[in-house]
Amino acid sequence: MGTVSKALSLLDLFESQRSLIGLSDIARLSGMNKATVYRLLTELQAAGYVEQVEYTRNYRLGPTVLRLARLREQAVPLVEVARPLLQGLCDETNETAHVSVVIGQRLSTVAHAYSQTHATKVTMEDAEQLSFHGTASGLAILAFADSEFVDTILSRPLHAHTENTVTETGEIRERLRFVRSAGYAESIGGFEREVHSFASPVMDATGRPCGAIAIAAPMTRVTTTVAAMIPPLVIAAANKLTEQIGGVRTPSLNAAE
Amino acid sequence: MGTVSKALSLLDLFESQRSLIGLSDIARLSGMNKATVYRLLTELQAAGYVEQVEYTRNYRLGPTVLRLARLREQAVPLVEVARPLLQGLCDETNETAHVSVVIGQRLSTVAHAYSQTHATKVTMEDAEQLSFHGTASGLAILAFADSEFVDTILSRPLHAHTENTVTETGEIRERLRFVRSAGYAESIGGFEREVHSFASPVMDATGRPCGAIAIAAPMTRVTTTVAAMIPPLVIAAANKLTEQIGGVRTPSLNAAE
DNA sequence: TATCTTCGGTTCATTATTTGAACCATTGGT
DNA sequence: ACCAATGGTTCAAATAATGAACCGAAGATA
Repeated sequence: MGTVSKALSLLDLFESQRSLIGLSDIARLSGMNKATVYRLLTELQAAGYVEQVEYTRNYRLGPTVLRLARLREQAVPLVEVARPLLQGLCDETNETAHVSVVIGQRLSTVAHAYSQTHATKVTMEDAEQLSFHGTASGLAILAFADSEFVDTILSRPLHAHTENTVTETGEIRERLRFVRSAGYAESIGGFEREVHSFASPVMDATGRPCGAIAIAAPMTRVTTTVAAMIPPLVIAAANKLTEQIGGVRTPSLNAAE
Repeated sequence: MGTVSKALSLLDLFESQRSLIGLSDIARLSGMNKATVYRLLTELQAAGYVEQVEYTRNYRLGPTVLRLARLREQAVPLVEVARPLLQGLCDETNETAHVSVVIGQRLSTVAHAYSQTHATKVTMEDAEQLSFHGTASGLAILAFADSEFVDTILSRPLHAHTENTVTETGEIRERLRFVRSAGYAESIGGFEREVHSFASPVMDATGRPCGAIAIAAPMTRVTTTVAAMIPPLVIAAANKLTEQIGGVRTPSLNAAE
């Protein structure tokens, strides 16, 4: 791993629940030498990727990431395009809708919309980082990904987030076959207890899944009626997003339409 | 300059008008050796900061920046908080509103809102990167920044963007005094011909200006009535933004209220 | 008040990484 | 058939990263 990768890996230490970190903590968390971390942080800070809060001298992500995100959105306007689609899904279902994207071997939520009608709803802040095997979004992506990618993901230890998480690779692959034919994936409490979610993949220009659009509802609200109504909506939204970012749907997904 | 800074500087080559760049171009633009650039890009790509488009093998910014921007917004929700304020300004003035932030020694627009009522309006896409001496936003920030920062900015060669750009440091400093007392800055065609803009600074938790909120209008629409109506609105919006991100207004700005 | 620990930050000789000229294979234009 | 680009690769030489030990300051403990 080169120096650049080491520096960038420091940025991954920042999470929703841990937005401010001190030098020594960063050294501990990363397993690197304090002097090394300090030098790397100094470089990251000079470029605005992190900044130090005045008094505590803790570090947090800096404003440069906003600038870059804006440029990325100008090139590939995923979030901007997704926002109205999410709002639409939200209005139609009165449940939480979100979009997640594949980043390397991780799955990260980049936009969401909440319904106003229910007092209880699935919140997203705590679950920015999703697992592939435990979530509807992850399964939707795996179902249409290269077998090489699927193998990589499934060969890692699969964490049982809840007692409902499927961690047996044979059964997961079985489910992926269903997802491929149905065009959407489902997770019933597989990531968070009491959350039932539906997702459909978003494709990039090469026809590979680059993300997924999903609806997450409290399990108790998903009656058979609701469970029948949601999938077509999610599939339609995902297809629309694929289309609008210049992606191409795979033949099997077209068939599912 | 360390290796990390070099790698990060490659990301700065991506702009609105240049979102896709090939390896050789990146090498040329950065002045680095092609082999070096390739290795750095490979590391950036592995972390998702850039990605390669399938056929052309050109590089563009990757999805990781979206993830980081989301985390940054969770820690310091500037854009999210600014959006409704911008919309409000827009509705009140029927002109383009935007927020820019200081990143090192640069000024970058991170959010904007367009008015729907006028067919002609000031567009932001082409001018993501602002100058301090030529724009209302820049002047608003300089007026309340450390003298050290002001000296640094003003000691660099000041580009005359238009024939109305003030590049004489004496006169700029003169104007900054007015900005300090008025609480807002003005630029009449100093950055783009035919654009008249007004801006007020946004402060961080240490009382230093970290950005500015601005309104940009076609010069011809800024009558004396309009010119009298806009400043209080911009000042109020900037103060509200400062407050909501946990910043503190300087005494002089309170006085201007 | 005295002591201990931890903090952010710094130093510098050792070590490991980055660097770049030259090189491929491939593609697109003339 | 040729030329000039392109993205990508190699390896000895040059340079940068590394980390143990150190510093002063700030809390915590007693």
